[in-house]
Amino acid sequence: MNMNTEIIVRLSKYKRLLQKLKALGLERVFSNNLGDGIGVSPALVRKDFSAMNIQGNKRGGYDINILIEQLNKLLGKDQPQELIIAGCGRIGTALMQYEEFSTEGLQVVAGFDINPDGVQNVQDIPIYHLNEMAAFIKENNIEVGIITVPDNAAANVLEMMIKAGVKGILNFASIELKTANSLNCNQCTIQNVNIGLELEHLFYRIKEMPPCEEKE
Amino acid sequence: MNMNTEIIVRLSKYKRLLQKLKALGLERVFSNNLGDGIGVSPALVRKDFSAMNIQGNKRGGYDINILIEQLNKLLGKDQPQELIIAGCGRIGTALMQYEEFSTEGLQVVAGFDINPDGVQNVQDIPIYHLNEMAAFIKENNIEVGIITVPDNAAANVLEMMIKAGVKGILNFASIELKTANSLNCNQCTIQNVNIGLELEHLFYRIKEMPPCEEKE
DNA sequence: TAGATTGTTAATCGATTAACAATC
DNA sequence: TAGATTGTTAATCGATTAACAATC
Repeated sequence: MNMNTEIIVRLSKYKRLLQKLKALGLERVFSNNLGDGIGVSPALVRKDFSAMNIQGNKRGGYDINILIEQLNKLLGKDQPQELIIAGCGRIGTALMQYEEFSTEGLQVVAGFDINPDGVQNVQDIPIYHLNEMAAFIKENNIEVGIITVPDNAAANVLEMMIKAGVKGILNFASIELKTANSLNCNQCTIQNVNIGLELEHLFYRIKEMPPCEEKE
Repeated sequence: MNMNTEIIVRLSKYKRLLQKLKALGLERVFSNNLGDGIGVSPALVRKDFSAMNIQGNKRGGYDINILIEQLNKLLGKDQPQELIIAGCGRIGTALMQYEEFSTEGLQVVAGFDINPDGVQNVQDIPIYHLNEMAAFIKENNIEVGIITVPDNAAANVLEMMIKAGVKGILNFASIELKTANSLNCNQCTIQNVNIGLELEHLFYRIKEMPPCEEKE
């Protein structure tokens, strides 16, 4: 099955929306509600669920509780999602204390840095030397890592992670990282978060923006 | 002209790649080189440039210096790109010191917080109270802002920014912000950076990953 | 000139949407 | 039953790619 990458993002969005609707006391939703909520057509909502083998009632829409449960299971939320952070600078340590992580069941189990003693311990997350990262990954079967080291160290850390068996990487270094499929096999997914790129994008778009008239 | 949003991201990527190629001493590039470098087909490279009225030589490819200059101009890099940050917590202050910004000509000119005295001054970026943000935006014609306040304050800050005239917003709060086009007109572009969503996405994809065989 | 690369047109591909039969 | 919503098929839309004429 050729899995489109956008559909997964939408699944997460449905789930988050549903949790809020549930908190408001709703018990069922229609594809229309979900479409409005995340900004897609109702047809796409139904199609997404259909692709995931999630069924509703021909007349009564979808049961919120069941839907949330099914989405959570699909997204692997039925077990703790552990990850590590390489690079305990400002961004790395900020992420360690990121509140959203705990509410979403994401758990940072360790941080790594070339100067672990210089990092003031964050909550109860242990900070180790980068040298120990590979061993830690293997021992604890870590599958996801965040890279927040300086650009010039990023490629190196990437290779360390992949060789140690990490399968998913979120990269904050401003150089785009790719899997050189020479290492290991190409069984590692890398997601680049490039803040500078996002800003450049914004600056471009506002430049194009006409003063204030109707659209198109 | 209906401007696809992905093309702009590619323009930034071309530009960054070109700067590195230039540093290596190259003087001309072919659509093939650029395609390989950012992972698209050479046809798309030529199409992008064509859409932007950038011309090459039928035989000699593109002159790197001229190309960089043209891309920079398109991306508005010929003038300083100023922005503000609302929310001077860990992520906000981390971004203020983000090295990539200075190398890319992005300049954080002020930070705002509900407790500016609690923020230790970052380099030479002034920190003011959130109450002063609207006035600052207007006085200095600020067009781009980053939101790094807690989720429960995000919608509020968004509205303040839009009303004061900000046209582009990069939002790090974990609730997705949209332009309620009731305020003002809908002339504000919002880009959401949702780290939790990215991680959920990663966790999903690695779950689907088969042990280790050829692709497809 | 011959060879190579651009610029562009037509073909392809995939994702989204419209529409409707099935059915609760 | 009548009405409303799902699940799915066919139509649309847009972006990417293949291919090739133009041309340096």
